[in-house]
Amino acid sequence: MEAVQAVRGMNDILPEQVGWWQGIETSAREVLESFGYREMRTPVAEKLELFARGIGESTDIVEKEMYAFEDRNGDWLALRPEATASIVRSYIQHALHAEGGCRKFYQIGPMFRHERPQKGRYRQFHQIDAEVFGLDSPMIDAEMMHMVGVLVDRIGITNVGLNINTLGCPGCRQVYREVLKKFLIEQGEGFCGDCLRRRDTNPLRVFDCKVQKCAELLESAPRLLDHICNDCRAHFDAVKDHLERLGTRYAVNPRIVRGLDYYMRTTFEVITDRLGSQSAIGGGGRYDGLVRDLGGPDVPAVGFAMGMERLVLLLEQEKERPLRSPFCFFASLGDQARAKAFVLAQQLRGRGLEAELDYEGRSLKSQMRRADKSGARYVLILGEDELARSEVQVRDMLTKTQRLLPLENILETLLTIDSQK
RNA sequence: GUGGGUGUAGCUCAAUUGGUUAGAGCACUGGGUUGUGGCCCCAGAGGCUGGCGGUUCGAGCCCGCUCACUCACCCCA
Repeated sequence: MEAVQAVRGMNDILPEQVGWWQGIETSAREVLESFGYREMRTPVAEKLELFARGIGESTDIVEKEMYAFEDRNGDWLALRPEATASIVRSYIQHALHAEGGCRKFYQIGPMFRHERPQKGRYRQFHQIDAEVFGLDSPMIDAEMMHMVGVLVDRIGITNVGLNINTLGCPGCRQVYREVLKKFLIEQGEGFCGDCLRRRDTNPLRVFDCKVQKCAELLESAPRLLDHICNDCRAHFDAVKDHLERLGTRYAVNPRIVRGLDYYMRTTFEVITDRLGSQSAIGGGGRYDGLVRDLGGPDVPAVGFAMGMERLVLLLEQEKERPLRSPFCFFASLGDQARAKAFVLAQQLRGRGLEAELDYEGRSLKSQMRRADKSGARYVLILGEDELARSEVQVRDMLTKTQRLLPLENILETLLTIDSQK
């Protein structure tokens, strides 16, 4: 009988790794909440149309990476490839703008994209995602990037960089697009096939190209930064000023173009050079038109997402794996003693301390080995002799010392020992 | 979707030009101590060599197909 395997690109997170995940989630919640963000949980599936309209019909994500399916009612649904569209949908559906002022939300959970898996990239992956609605101010752009820095720091990752760019608004981008297209045509056929194709479909993407030849030809290309309108320039300058005020280091990188259509003005990426070909551990930007385009009020917005798998990969390189071990282990000899240990273990657990025990009546040696492997600090040895005298051996595995203590009040004794640690 | 690499025990890997019963370390179980962990010693268990087909007297090894994993491209977190 052949065993069933997990779906390609969708991984189990086993107990030995789950400590990383819990640590990251805890840090994320603490930092985001302290910046005023509140959690929202949306379904993993949405109407297909939401993503098509939100992310852009011609993006790779929508064109070829979505898990789309027809449900039994004949509706076309898709597993979410990212969180922003869902949060915007929810924001509009529940009229969350009605309370006025700005609203900040976050979400942590799985996303799905049907890509070829590789290091740091999977078909089911997990993101920490945050969105702010209702603020035009460049201050929030800067605050979000600063917050991402605080978050990365709190998680325990070092040596990451922040790249920022501006894409301009739809108005000035249109102007620049034509200028760039003209330049690309003047340069002739020297570009790679992909770039020649992009020239007509989405000229801005040529800056994403990693082919050496293309990068050289683009050295003298006109820069979007030289063509943006005054409002966009002022916004970008203000973002940079605020970042400097916060002491957040950044580099302006005109190549941060991003693959989702909704971004405008500020875009940014948090990058590392330690993940093979995957360099971005997080990214985001401003998307002022999206809420309106999805049928809501004309509300500005900024957001970002971080890839949890990539954070875990980095943490594994930098830190010791967090371990979880019980407070004590009950080793017993004889059926009577084992039955007593069984009851005591439940009572201790009920008081909030992690306790493990032998259920099978193994040899004491075997139980001690197991206790050692579990990492338990104390082993409570309960044999027929101890039981007869209403006593118990309490062995400290770290100091290798043990004391004979009365069985009466043993729970309180252990709780006291724990609180003194 | 396109390329490259790799598939042998739970894990990491051996196995001569194709040659007899596929090995080791770690991990696991038991014992060395009829009641005491790590270190040490002994023993045990664990394999359709990813699958199917081909070449051959003979295939873990060569060939074809397929599947899986992996890295990279594209793109993205």
